[in-house]
Amino acid sequence: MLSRTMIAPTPDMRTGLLPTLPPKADSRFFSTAHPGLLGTLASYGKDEEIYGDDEPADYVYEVVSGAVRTCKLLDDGRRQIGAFHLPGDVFGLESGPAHRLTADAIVDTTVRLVRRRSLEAAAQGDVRIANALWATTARDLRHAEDHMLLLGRKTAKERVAAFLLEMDRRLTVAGMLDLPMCRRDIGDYLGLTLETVSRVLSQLQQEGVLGLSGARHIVLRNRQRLHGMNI
Amino acid sequence: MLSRTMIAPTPDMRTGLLPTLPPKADSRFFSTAHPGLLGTLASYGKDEEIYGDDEPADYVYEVVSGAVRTCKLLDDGRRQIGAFHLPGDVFGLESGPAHRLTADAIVDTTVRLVRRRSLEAAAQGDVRIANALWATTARDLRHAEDHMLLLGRKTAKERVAAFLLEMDRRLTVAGMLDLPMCRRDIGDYLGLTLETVSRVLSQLQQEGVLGLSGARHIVLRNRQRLHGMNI
DNA sequence: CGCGTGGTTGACACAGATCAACCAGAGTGG
DNA sequence: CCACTCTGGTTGATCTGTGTCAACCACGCG
Repeated sequence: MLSRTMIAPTPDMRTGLLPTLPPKADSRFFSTAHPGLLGTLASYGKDEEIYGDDEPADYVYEVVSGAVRTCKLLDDGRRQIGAFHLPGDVFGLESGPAHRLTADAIVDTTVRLVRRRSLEAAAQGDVRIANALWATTARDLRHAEDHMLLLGRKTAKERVAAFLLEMDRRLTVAGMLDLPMCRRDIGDYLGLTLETVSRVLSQLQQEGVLGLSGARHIVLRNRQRLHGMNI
Repeated sequence: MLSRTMIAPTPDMRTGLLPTLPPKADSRFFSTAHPGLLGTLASYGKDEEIYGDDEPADYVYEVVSGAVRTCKLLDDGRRQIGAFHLPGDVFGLESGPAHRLTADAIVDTTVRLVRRRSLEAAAQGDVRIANALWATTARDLRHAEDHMLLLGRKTAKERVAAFLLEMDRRLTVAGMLDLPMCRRDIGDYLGLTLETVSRVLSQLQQEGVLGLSGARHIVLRNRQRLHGMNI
């Protein structure tokens, strides 16, 4: 797993393909707040696996640049993406011994990784760190709960609207939405086929809700209408 | 919320409508291991709300007898049940300030409740308790991740098979499966309609995989076939 | 320039939803 | 003890949203 390009941690490595967001509240225990836990940088190419399902969960990751998907796979190829991880996001933190999903890079990606043992050791002495670990898992759980509602009960249009609003919140810069993932990834995230995703996006463009300039370059023109679809 | 029947905690209150399972690993911090946190018993009638979405999450609950569903509701009535909670299960534990789902009793139910503040205070002094809190949230997350795959990518038959195996694991006594929930609840858990659930169960009965004696009384006759359907 | 990957669009199929009728068992009250 | 009712469950007929299959398009790259 660690046969990756290792890069010495330099402060300005954070600038990458995607804009760097301000660090999330629950990634504060990572790097910044605790210099002793600075971690190592590693880079992965497009579609490269970062860790696999059932592998020992010895490291915790933070996206520095690029984008990561975590997913479950059935042997006949069906896939469910649980979450997309963008710069600033922490992923791969487990309470148990092994990872429950596979993580791979969607585009060329740099991550900062920290031994989980170090974090847990730090948590022994500092309740705030223990709390941050818990809060990180709790945030993932909240996302999963929202996503279960989407997958179980929402229509294709509602799902795509929810996706657009989520990505808008997380990676819009200057009114622009630059998606790192392909239509298949979006479909596997939303429990749809890539064709349905494409059709709904075209329909939303027709309706003037968004503008497409190149498949991955989206401008939201009417967030209110999108919020209306999102229920 | 606490205008419920309060019962003094007596040791043998644990025996109820449903058989009591051995306590789960991550409910150990509850009651048994820490006598100071014994908690209060409360009872709720069928379909009574235990707590609502967005209410302050001041208490943590353990099912003593009965069964609880936690769900999200859209204003047009669509509902997604995130989990069923059976005797021995802990639910309602949040890391943030408010509950993210609504909890209500499926049948007449008794729960033991503990102030969350007490648990967090105990966690300050005892790392094992802090770990148990984290592990509880992590277990919920694992369940949600598995359920996202089910909701996003599995067929009706696969979903029902998964449901039967889950319930079999959690509440079969003497080869018998006594479901506390109605077909609509099962549908809202699996992202299906109650009619589809009913049809699939009938089909499985036809195929000899299970026996139905009364809609809620199920005997699994071929777990291997069910596991095959579950992928 | 040709090729390959990713995206769009169309025609059609089908799993599961919807609508509706009917059925079974548990209370309830005469 | 039997009608009556009510809730929950089953089954059938039909509809529809999304999947499937296939053709085509557009851009980027060697």
